[in-house]
Amino acid sequence: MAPESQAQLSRRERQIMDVIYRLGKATAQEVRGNLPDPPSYSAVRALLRVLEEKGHVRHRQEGPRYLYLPTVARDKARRSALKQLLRTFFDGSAEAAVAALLDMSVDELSDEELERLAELIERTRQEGR
Amino acid sequence: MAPESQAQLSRRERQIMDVIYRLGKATAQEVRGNLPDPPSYSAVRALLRVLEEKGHVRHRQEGPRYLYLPTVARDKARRSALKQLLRTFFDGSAEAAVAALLDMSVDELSDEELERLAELIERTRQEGR
DNA sequence: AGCACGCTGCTAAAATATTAGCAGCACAGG
DNA sequence: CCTGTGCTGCTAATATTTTAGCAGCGTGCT
Repeated sequence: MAPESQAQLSRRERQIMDVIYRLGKATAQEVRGNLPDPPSYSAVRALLRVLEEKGHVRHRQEGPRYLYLPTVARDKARRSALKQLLRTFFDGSAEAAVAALLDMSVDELSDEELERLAELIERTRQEGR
Repeated sequence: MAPESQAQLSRRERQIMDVIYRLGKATAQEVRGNLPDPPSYSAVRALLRVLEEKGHVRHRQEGPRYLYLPTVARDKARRSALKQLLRTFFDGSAEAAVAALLDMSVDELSDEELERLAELIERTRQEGR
């Protein structure tokens, strides 16, 4: 079963998915440790089972415990998250979003990063023809 | 009461907030009309009332009905949404996020937009010194 | 006036999500 | 061997979300 509309997640489920995407993979304990306002261990396991039923994660036996992985590859998930964000906050405009990103991370972006971005844009312009 | 951690929203509440941010402002009917899998009108109003209690929206009397507005300005909300997205999907790297944005909207970005972005980056690099 | 309409507030039921706690199983150490 | 530890699966209670439905209020129309 595929993780269809993906927006059906409850609050906790979403938090858990965020952790899993952030870490790439995680055990129940790790998930719990990365959860805001951590619930009981038991609760986390229950939620992970539900998420697995719903098809958002799968697990591998890793030694004595389960290792949970997202079923949807990170970059697919990224993509739809970005799309959603664009629609909600930027009227669908990628340009506006990029501008906001640059603006909010001026101090964090190194000169090399900016350099690379400039190149990237240049390349994108070429393709656009 | 301020919309503190902001991540406390339930599924429906989040959907509603998305609509309100997208539209900027909306009546209960409009919210309902923009909701996926629209619930009853009554349900929407109940949720709006809750969101107002929690401090996420406020309302104005607009003629005979209520017009709901977000309490947190769109660009503040944007910012935290972006931050969250960056953390979850891009290891906090704005560069990676911009790259993904460009990549996923190559065909939609006009040459002028790309032009503007190039300039924007150039300007950012100046400031960075 | 009397009525229909579209809105609001509210409350209580139904559906879901969230949690705790018990039982079993495997493994490592005394 | 026992025993403690750390996992798992499960079930049942609790809390929260989500819903429908009723009552009231104002406006405009006949």
